[in-house]
Amino acid sequence: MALKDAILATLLHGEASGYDLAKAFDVSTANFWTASPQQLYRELDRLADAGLVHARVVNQEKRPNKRVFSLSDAGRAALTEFIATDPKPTAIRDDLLVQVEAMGPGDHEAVRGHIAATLATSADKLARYERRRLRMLDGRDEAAYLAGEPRIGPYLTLARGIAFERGNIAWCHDVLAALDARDPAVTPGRA
Amino acid sequence: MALKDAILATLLHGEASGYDLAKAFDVSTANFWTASPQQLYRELDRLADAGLVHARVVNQEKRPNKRVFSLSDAGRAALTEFIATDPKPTAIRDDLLVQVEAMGPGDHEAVRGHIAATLATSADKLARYERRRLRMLDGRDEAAYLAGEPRIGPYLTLARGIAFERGNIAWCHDVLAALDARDPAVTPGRA
DNA sequence: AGCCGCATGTAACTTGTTACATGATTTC
DNA sequence: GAAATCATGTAACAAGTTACATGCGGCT
Repeated sequence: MALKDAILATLLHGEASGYDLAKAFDVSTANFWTASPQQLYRELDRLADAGLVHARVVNQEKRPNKRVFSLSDAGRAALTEFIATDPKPTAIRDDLLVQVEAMGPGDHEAVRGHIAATLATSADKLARYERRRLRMLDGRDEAAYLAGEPRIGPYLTLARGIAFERGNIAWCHDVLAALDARDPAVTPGRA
Repeated sequence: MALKDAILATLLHGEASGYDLAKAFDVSTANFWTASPQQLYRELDRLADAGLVHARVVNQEKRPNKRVFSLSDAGRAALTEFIATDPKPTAIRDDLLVQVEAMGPGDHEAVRGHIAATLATSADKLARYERRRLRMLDGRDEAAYLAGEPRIGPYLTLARGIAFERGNIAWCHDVLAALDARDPAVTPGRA
């Protein structure tokens, strides 16, 4: 039910097309809410029907036309209402952790590969998040930012994403170390 | 699709009823995979049909009869196959973060309450996880444990859960501090 | 010539959630 | 005497995934 609210929250940054939202969900909202483009298109239709967002068509010449959505007053009210309700506990679904949980000695090599790949994408994400944080701070220190900005939510959720990715990276290193201690130097290339 | 594998992984600890699994998912598997009892019952039927688990009925006198499930060889093989596939990226859905993202000054009090409640349950979880960790280590240090145990997965996923909850708690404190800096001492009871 | 980005959508299917129903036993 | 625990299940609905389809413009 809260996909609705995640979309409304993302629209607080300003009007956006379904395509724009899909990108936003991919790079930033994904920290705390995952959704595919198809979900967004479907949900946007519903939100427009329910009057929680305004939809307006923008005709473009060199690009396909697009529908641009923005928050309505009713949408803002729905968000406020949602914020007042008790949040459901965090739901996580993580293939990699299932794989680690279940692995036996024979699976170590496969898992090592998955961990290495995850490490790389986490490091990427972290770098992007940190760049975004610096852009937000814009020279101020954190205290000044938090005191001065009208909306501090985006900074706080970003901080959580940064901590999460750091934790992820540290954990990946730990797992690799544990596997190395178990099966020393199985991979070629080291003397 | 990996609910299947999360169940199979959980059954590596030994045979269990649907009810047992629901509890296990609630207290430990929930770190990396969330599932309701109803999902488990449905999926267990499918797994039994597909031959990935054995089901056997245990008649009890003072309690309702139960169906107890255990991994079959086919189930073990399915897990190995799953471990060899590329994991999908972590999916998170977190109401509280959506609320923080979207909050305006008027919502600060409500969010403060949600954060305080989350802080309490996270602290509880963390305490349970740390107790479980000590029970696993059973006096050994981590290096000895990782070198000696046949299956190190459960320890590693638990370590991730511990780090995650610690991160959560730290973040909750940060958010409370940010809110306090904004709206100092709104709540009564302090001089 | 072929791929990537923009931009949306339909349809079929699989998962996940919620509400309800049952009923004995043990604990407060 | 009420509530929690044990133990399962049905059914209806909501949400999420996957595959497919379209078509132009810009880049290499």
